[in-house]
Amino acid sequence: MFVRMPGKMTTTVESNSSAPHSAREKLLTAAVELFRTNGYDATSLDDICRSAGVTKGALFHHFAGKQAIAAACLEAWSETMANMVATAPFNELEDPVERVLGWIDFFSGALSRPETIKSCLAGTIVQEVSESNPALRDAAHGCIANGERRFQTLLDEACADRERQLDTASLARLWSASLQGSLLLYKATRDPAVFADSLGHVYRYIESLFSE
Amino acid sequence: MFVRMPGKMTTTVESNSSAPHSAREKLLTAAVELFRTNGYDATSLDDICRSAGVTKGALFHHFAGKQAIAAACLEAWSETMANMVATAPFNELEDPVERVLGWIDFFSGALSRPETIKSCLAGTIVQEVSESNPALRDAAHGCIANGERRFQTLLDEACADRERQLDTASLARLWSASLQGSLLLYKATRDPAVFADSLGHVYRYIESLFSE
DNA sequence: ACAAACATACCAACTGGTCGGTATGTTGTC
DNA sequence: GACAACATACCGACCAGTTGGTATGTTTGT
Repeated sequence: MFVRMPGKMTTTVESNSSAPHSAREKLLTAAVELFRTNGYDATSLDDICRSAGVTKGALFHHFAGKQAIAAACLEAWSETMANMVATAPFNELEDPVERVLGWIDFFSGALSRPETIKSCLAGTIVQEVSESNPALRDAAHGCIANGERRFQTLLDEACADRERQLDTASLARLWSASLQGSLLLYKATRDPAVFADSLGHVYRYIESLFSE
Repeated sequence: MFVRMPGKMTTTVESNSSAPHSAREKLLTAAVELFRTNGYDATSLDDICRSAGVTKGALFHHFAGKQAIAAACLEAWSETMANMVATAPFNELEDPVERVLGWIDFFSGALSRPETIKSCLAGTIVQEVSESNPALRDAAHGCIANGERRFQTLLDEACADRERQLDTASLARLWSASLQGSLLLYKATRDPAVFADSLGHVYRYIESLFSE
């Protein structure tokens, strides 16, 4: 009895709408926060279930295992980030260079607010599983690459507008590295000033590349 | 069969070198490498003992527990790094600004070599234990702060020479963040080019602050 | 129209293995 | 024979994953 059904299984992407507060949603929300704050290894499935207010049975009904729920979290995280920058005010700016600088300000400002959880799910996970779990590593890498691509698009538009030829790919990497590095430094120092410090220099550097 | 430490040893905390191949040294060496590559949680004490070729009894004879051996690793790591930059060729440069740029080149070059393990013990550990283990977090923070201070000294000398007034503390933080961020990006991408990419921009930014 | 057959969503209890740590034994040296 | 420097064997806690079950739909043959 209770045959695990073959065939369809709805193939993941029912992400939007459907049940508002199903166990699945509650598990994802809880898992994202726990993974972000405590890391992958240090977060047990029991922790997630307790925080979500459901049981292990529910978790294993919706996800194949720990890796699977982490992968789902990463996908949700990527969407959350995409949505966040898509609706951010800097998009309204007309000048493409201002939009680039506005992007940096947006993140710098958000991370300086006390209530913001200062952790990137992808960065947190990838450091732990880089050697041990290629599937999760690639999923986290995808998240980061998505963010880089979005910023690079802004940079390309600014280059086109100012008729500059910049290596926008490596600049986007500088952005990613500085952001992830700032988050790591925050975890060491607990000093929110790291964001304004480091990202401020990146701001002025990129600004200088478009001025002169 | 096994040559025991000659005579002295005695006074417990003899962190420095030269001791042939005592179990303590072997444990530290093995632990540093395992923690760097696999992280804190994912490295078990059995892993360390197996890699060092000793037993758990030896480990608990020399260290009070996992946190203690990790703390000892961090102290050893800080010394290793200090020694590494102290003996690096860029110190011979006469121009203080060249020495600053030489520091960046030194790290960028070292990390671009294939045989280098692309991981900072302090950065790896601090991300995992930031919320759960304040003692280890502070120890790792100390490592990072030491590196920052050393770089800031170089920056201060360059400022004095060129009669510039720069916020060298925040510049040192930019360096730390970019380095740690690059290491994290490498763990995601496995692309050694991240170092030349990101650190190259930091190089040119700092260079520009001293030129003009 | 209706019930058998099946599918979905969840739950509580358990299992097998791992891990940090301990208790105790053995060996070489002063 | 006291002590440092190990080794061996083991324990309790925890954790990912399993098992077997309940309750509520949803489809389908007649």
